[in-house]
Amino acid sequence: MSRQIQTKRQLTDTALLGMARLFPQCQDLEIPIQRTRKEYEGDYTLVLFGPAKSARLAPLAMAQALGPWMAEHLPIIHSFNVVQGFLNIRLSDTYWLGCLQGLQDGSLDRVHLTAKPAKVMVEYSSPNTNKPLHLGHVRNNFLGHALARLLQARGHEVIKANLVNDRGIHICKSMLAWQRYGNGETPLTSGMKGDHLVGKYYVAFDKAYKTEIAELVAQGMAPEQAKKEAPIMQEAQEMLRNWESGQPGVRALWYDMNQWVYAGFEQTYARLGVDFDVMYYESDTYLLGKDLVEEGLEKGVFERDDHGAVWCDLTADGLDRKIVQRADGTSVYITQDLGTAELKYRQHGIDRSVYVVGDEQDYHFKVLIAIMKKLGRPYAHGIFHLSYGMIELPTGRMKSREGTVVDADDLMDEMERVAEAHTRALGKTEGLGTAELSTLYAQLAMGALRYYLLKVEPKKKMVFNPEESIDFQGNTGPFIQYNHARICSMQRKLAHHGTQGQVRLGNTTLLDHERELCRMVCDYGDVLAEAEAAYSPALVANYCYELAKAFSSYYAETHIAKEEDPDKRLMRLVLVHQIKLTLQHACGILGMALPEQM
RNA sequence: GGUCCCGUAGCUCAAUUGGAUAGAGCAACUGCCUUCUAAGCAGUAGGUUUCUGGUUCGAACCCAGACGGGAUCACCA
Repeated sequence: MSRQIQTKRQLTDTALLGMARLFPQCQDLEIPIQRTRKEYEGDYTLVLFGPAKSARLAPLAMAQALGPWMAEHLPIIHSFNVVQGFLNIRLSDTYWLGCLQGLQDGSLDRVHLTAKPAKVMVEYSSPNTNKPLHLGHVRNNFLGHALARLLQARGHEVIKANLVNDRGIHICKSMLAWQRYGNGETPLTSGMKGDHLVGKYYVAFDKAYKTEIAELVAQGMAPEQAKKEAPIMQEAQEMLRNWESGQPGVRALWYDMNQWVYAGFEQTYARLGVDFDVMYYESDTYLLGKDLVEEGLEKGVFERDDHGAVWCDLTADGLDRKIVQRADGTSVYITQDLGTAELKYRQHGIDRSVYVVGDEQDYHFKVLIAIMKKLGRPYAHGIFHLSYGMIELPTGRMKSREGTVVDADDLMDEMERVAEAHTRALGKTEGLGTAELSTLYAQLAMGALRYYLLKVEPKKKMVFNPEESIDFQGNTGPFIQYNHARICSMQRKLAHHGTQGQVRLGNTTLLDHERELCRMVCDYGDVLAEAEAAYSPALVANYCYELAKAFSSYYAETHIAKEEDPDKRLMRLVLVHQIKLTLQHACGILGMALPEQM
């Protein structure tokens, strides 16, 4: 249990005790406690409307009676004030100094671990190998990676997994277009990154396909029919059949082109700063799940229709009838996902399985979980779909086929250019070599991008306007990085007054800013717990900004290293050091590098 | 059409899960660098939380309806 939870409980327990003494008629066992709003004096606030109602008392009167009783019985309370039914409590400076001292000497933990450690798999990224990654994938990768780190920080054992969609009609489209128009070009001969080269042919396919449809329609064919009968589409489907039957030529081309893509992805992943413990390839898993179909039939959970197709009736769960096997005996998408879920469980004995997948698949995951429950899989309850909103352009959805996407590599290039221009204009990087500078530009660019995508609640869709490039000022990653760099700079200049190791804080008084900062640093562990419960790295991101902002304001108004009172100065240095460590921990979860100079 | 999600300042997002006077950033305007990094700080302006009802001490949040946007409902993945 964290110190703050302990303290909050101490406050509510004392309040309950006080109420039992003062108002025996009060039956309420719950007193909501929250952070005191900025406009009011205090650290924590007890909300007494509920208890007052059950005690048939005016909230104001109850707060006015309870305040003095608590202040008398709980020494950590410095003072209190009452507004309506709100009892605002300010804790003593001694209390806060004790927290700071505890964090500094290690007797208090910065974070508290989960009470229920589990083995959790987080699947994210899961790209198709027919095109390069775009901004939507970037959001997915950051979310999955940050969530994995968050769960680790909370004490869970985490396995990061990537299920690569390396087969299917879309891959064949790229392959076919390359055969037709590629003249044998390779990443080597073209100088193009492999994933971009393959993506180029995916776009080329779509263009040729549309032309063919238009021709057929001009000849009088209905558009729907033309879509099916366009020769290039028929050819792609033929290629897929050949792939499935293992035709060597198709398999060889498929293998080569996938390798090009993987080489490209590897670079992009490295730049994004994401990685995986386990790789799954759909070409290995797409046949899985058939035994589950058999099992379902035996258990009477599935039924076979007259044509031989197998269905699962989920209408009782508010869903539809879902096909799980085609009449020809082949698997559909859901079947292989059932098989993969089973495989994950068998291989790793996981307690929980998180899928970071866009909200367009909400229905799919409802079905998946419902079927697993019907099959009696205990791990079905541990499956969680971390659903996130699509990123849209001002013009609408991004479409790879039509080339209207914000390419991940291009975006990172652009952001690095802006980061470099910014940094040069400010000229604060004396002493850094060329290699260090390029690292710095990359860190700033990725910090801006990471924060930009992670600060938004996952389930919300977001609009990205390429015209207005991602900011480096205000509520941004670089703002957080900047404040960290300022602390580092201050500490560099004070190396001989180091705040490492044992210090004894004297009995000094705290400014409002300082109490606020102490509270924030001490609340950090609770923020992580909330973020885990909500599956939301956004809570961590917003916390980082709040903390950096509070520091920035404090820094502007207060002498820290220059303070002459030695007790105050030491306290401030310790406080600032703790802010730095907290930012480092939190940004570590977000995957944001914190340079020491910028 | 059925189901699900969303609607907060001009724009991008918050709001401790039903609490106090709905907050930040961007854009605009006013101050502040001879002092620990101005990628900053302080301030001004900007709101009928899409609308209408309801629930209660109290609603951006819960309920009902309307309007607007999106997703999904394939023997595609």
